[in-house]
Amino acid sequence: MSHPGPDLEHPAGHATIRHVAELAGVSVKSVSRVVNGEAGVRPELAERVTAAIEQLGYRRNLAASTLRRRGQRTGSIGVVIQDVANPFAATLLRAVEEVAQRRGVVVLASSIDGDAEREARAVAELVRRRVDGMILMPTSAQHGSLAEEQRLGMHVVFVDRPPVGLDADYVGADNAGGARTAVRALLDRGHRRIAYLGDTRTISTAVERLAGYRQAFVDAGVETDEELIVHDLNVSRHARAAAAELLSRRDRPTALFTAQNLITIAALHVLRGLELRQRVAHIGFDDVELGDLLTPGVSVVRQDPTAIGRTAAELLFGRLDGDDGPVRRVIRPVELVERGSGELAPLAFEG
Amino acid sequence: MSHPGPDLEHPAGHATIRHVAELAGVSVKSVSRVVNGEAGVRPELAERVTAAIEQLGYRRNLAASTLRRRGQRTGSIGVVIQDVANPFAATLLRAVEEVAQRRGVVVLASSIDGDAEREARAVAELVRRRVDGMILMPTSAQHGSLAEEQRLGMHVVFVDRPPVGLDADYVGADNAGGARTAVRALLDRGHRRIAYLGDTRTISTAVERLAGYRQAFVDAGVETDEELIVHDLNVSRHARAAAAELLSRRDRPTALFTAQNLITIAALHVLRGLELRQRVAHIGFDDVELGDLLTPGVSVVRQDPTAIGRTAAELLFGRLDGDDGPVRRVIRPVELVERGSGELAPLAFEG
DNA sequence: CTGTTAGCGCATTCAA
DNA sequence: TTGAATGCGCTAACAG
Repeated sequence: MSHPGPDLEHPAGHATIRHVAELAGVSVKSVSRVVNGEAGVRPELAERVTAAIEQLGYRRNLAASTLRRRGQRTGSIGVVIQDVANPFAATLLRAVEEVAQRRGVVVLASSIDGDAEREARAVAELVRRRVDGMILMPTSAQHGSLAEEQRLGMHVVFVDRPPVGLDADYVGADNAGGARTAVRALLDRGHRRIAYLGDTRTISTAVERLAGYRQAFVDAGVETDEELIVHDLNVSRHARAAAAELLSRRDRPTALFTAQNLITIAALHVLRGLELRQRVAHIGFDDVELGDLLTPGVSVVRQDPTAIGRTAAELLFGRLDGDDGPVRRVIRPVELVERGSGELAPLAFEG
Repeated sequence: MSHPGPDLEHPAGHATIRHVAELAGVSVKSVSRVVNGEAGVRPELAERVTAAIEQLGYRRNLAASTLRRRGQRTGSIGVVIQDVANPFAATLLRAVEEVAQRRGVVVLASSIDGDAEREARAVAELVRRRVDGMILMPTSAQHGSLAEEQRLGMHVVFVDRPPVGLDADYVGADNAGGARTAVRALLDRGHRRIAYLGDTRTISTAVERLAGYRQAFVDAGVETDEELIVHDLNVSRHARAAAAELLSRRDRPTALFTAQNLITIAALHVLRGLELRQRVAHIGFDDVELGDLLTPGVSVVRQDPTAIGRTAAELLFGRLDGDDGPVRRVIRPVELVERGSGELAPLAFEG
């Protein structure tokens, strides 16, 4: 025993490889070999080591292992999302997790609630922890600061919202196309006063969905009424207030297009409160749970958060595996799901 | 320059403290002082260091830092939940995250989908990563294996389901009481054939909710009909099938008690499909989004996942801060929310 | 097959 | 105020 190491039978905290080595009467390297399943260890010795590991409750310290291994990955990725309590983000995260778990990679998730500072803090924290890569649903308007991290080997995949001022992979949905389809459907049924209720305009999805809304009007040769366009509904309370205001106007809209799931839910509450669900057409972006069971059913533009998350994760792990092809931009299709609320005919204000 | 260290101007990966020290022409210790905000550094020198840090894009490697710091925490906690895509778990996780973020602690989340093996793997992974503590929504029947971790200083708080074979903190809801209240309400309205649709019986919440169901019958002096009790509906498909089967019997139940959110949603679809939502009473455990907007509204026993998550996180951090008081068991109250479906009177089977 | 030495990136101890 | 040595727990490279 030439080790000057600890002599504790019962280490205060976790046992280390040295404790195991001493107890088994072997060198640390042999323990390391056994722990890592390296070949070339005499069975008898291996058994002694295993017994010692068992007895001490030894668990390899992954941080130390990673530190020493040359160019070793930490086996962790970061996922920065808006709010894990939002089903869209939660479902996406779940899909990422699924792919990660299959590779034995853990996921560090952070909700940032549309706060650019929290986003920056979250990213910095992930870098400090040397995650192998990150999946970002950004809130900030500029992502150039990530270029530095990229240059240092950090792999970043954007989801839901594309990178700005940065070359990075992106997986999102056809926001403009989906909005356009929804609004065209409303126009086709004769609606003209179609309100748009959307999220903060710094969010690209909101911008794209509004663009789709406008495009549908252009396509139909109908002018948009700017009075019917409301932005910045990033809080349910605001969405409710906006919907209530719109729907109590003398010339209220005959249809609503709500550009995000929480706004859709808020609008549903208001419509119900005013007993207008049967009278005002409504299409939302993002599916909502139980939307099919309401009367009328809630028509939505459905995107597939599971597919987005899975695709993003696979893209990220592909990069980690060495794929250094050109930056990819994956736009997933969306689908208009007609359940009733979007197929209501326009009704004059009888109020 | 007496350091034998690297001489790269542009390190391949991340810059280390040595790169910074060389560039600034100081010792590593001085860089360390600046990075950690320790006092006693000449401003001029500090500035040189800061400039070098900036220039190299240096980020302290937290793993290395933690490794060296004496008894230092990793600033991370693990959260093991059933499925982050389930709103109950997602909301709980969000609350934990909120508390953690305020303390600069990151969260490692793992969904385990009712798979005990995945749970064990997730826990082992968290231990390898030396998280400071963990919050567990367990799926396994026995948690004694965690005693070892506990002895080694790992702090564990259970949520939703209490520890078995282990002394550990726990935060959950009054499952039995909530179920009892719900079923009593149905009995009070004259229902006798009240079906129970529940999750796997290895899950304590399912057991407790069933116990509450039974207790309500005992309280009322009514016998339960075992034919109306269905278990193991841990997959939506199964829940739907079970509900469909129950509701197509000649002597179908006049009321349903669905003991979990996904089962409630499955039952709602079936009831709707059979046009029975107005005829068969229904109370679910766990609130469901938009449940208030259905016709009739979905009566539920509501628990507060945010409060559970927050409480669990605060409990955990309290332990990390040195609270070594006796093990705590926090049972949060639940609330019967009457929205219509639970207040329907019993109706004879009309054929 | 096994062990020794060195060092990952950093913080601590102690000396200058 | 600053820096050189030492070692956290582990593995790589190189002995024997």
